[in-house]
Amino acid sequence: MIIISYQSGQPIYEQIVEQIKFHVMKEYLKPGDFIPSVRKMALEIGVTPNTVAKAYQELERQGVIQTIPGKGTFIAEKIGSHMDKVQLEKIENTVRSQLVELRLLGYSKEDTLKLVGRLYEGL
Amino acid sequence: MIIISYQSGQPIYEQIVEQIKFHVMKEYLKPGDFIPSVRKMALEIGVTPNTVAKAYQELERQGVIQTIPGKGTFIAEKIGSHMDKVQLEKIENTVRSQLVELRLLGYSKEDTLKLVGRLYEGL
Amino acid sequence: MIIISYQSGQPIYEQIVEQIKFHVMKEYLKPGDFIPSVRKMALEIGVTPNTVAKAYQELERQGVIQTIPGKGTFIAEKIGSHMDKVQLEKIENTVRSQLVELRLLGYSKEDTLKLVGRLYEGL
Amino acid sequence: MIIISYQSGQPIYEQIVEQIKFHVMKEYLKPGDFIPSVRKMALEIGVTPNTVAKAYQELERQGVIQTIPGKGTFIAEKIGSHMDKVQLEKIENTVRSQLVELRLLGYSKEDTLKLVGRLYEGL
DNA sequence: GTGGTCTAGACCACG
DNA sequence: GTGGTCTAGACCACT
Repeated sequence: MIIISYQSGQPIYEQIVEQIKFHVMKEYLKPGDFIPSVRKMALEIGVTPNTVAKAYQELERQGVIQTIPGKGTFIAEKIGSHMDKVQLEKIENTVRSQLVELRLLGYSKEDTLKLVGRLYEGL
Repeated sequence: MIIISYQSGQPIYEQIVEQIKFHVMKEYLKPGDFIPSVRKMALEIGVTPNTVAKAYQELERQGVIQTIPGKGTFIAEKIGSHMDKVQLEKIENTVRSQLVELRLLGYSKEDTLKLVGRLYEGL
Repeated sequence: MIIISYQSGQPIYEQIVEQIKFHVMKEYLKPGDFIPSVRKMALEIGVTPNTVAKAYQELERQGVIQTIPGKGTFIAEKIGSHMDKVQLEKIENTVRSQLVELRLLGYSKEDTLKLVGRLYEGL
Repeated sequence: MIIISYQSGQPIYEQIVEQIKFHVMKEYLKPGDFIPSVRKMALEIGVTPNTVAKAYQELERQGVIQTIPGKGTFIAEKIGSHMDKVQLEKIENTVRSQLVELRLLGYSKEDTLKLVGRLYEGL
């Protein structure tokens, strides 16, 4: 179930990518599960197939899904096993910049860790 | 000292904003300190004055700097005292999506908190 | 319908902002209504797209409009619900300085209220 | 007694003009009273004489003060007697734009008149 | 000297 | 098609 927000300013294809990954993380989607075709998904969430295709492309690039031409698209078997160094750096940079914001807002290290812990619990 | 990366894809004006805020957080820049004029900064980092002006405007909108037309621009006295609810939500959303990535990579809550703690220390 | 005056000395982008807000107040523009694209508006009123973009950015910052990159720009659903304290102070200061002018011109409190009432009716 | 704010963004010379007119309105300064020379005033409030000169020039243009070369500058005898039509229009335009803002913030006519009345009392 | 505004034209990401 | 970003260069108001 994908829900698109047109207010967030976040690109639609990114929202799709994030939410599929979220479902995988929550194990609502498990390795081997099929996901809807580009056209079906596009109809469901009311966007153009182009946008969904771009999202699927990105997910495949990240190794989250696999497509077998003529059969369909499904969740990949091995996820997160390769521990991409580049990807980790990117995550760290993003988080770091948010930590700067929090510290400017007056958050101590403890405040910050408590916040992150709370967010992690809420996943 | 501002360093621009043309490879990151991040808008130049955003990089300026982030780095100035970083300097303020580290107290390399303290309230009342003047920062280089739009033209000077533009020359230093090799972009057009317009781009620097856009960064300064954003910083002023966020209350980080103040500008006196005809005189110059300096770090504001009170920063982060208002604790904007909308801003905090934005930070939380950004961090949350990174936590999803980390969990997909196999990070437990403890791993995550350790990572964030390490990043906070490194600021 | 936006009309630009090049004699008033008021920045063009501010005139656009003011007039859009006026249309919204008069309900000529209602929540959800799309407004012309940056390029179209620029052509209509004979300025560069940059100037219109600056106006739209300011309107979005104020929460009057919302923009979906690649789709267009429309009037936001909830306007003025947050009642910004800083904004109200700014309005009060501007009005106060005009009241000084009026009192110097000989306006009593009653004269002034009558004038303001007349202006409010004329909106 | 003139107090300059470097935070308001309002031009310094305008602040001087406004405050002198305020003092005249409050009758702290009465027709015939001398005001400090450009140089003296500049020293008192810590700005360049150029800025004060510009303010005095504007005040003289508006008929609020008069300068007799070699003698000094003083408050004019007849103020506000001419009721400049152009000036009144300018005031009305400024107030009108603030009324738009207030109405967008949800102010009814009564709310607005109460606010203006309160501001008038506070003069 | 300073910042603020505007023009003219370009490239890119998104849908 | 849309908006977002950037460059190059100009003019103006303020100090």
